[in-house]
Amino acid sequence: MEHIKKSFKNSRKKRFSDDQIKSLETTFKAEARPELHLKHHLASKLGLQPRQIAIWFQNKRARSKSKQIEQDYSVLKSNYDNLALQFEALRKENQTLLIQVQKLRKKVDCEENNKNTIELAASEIPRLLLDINGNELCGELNGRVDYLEEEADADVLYMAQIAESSLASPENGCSLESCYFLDNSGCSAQWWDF
DNA sequence: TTGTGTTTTATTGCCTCC
DNA sequence: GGAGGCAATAAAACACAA
Repeated sequence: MEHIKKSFKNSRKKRFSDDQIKSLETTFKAEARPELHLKHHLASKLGLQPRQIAIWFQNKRARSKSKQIEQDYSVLKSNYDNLALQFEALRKENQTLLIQVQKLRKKVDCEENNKNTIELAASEIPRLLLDINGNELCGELNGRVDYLEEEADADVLYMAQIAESSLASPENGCSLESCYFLDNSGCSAQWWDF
């Protein structure tokens, strides 16, 4: 610290005049790193020491650099904020579309289920009607029961496969809860209602 | 007027280049 | 090795609210 005190002991710091600053600023705009001869020229012109001119340009470059960093930061932040807004809007839109897809999928599956049930029941009716023997009717009914049990097993197997694939790749957009076979509340007609 | 924060001038030490 | 640039810092000068 002693050397610093010594440096300032005999020289009071004095701010440059407006004209000096103006001239320095003008030169800086044209040349941020002036040659030695230009520094000497400026020094004699402004009544300053060449060392003072050199220091002024050094400090000016430092100020200019930090100002530029602030501006760059401001631009980057603005860009980031805009992107964040866009991202949030797209995320919400994506969520809405996913919900729509799930509803439509549920509706389609329900209609297919109804169609299959109707076709199955329709194919059973002629044989049941033609069979007027009590025992054979029971045989037909037993066969029907066997068929429905097999179909139920197949459904369970299918559900397991879907659930497995859903868990393996949850990004496919069909969560376990949203899959139709676990939620038939939207399906008004069942095969046993037929 | 005074305390406090900001700006400006100046120094120091380190690094790179010739 | 000397010259010059840069980062970090000191300290004077200045601005301003209370």
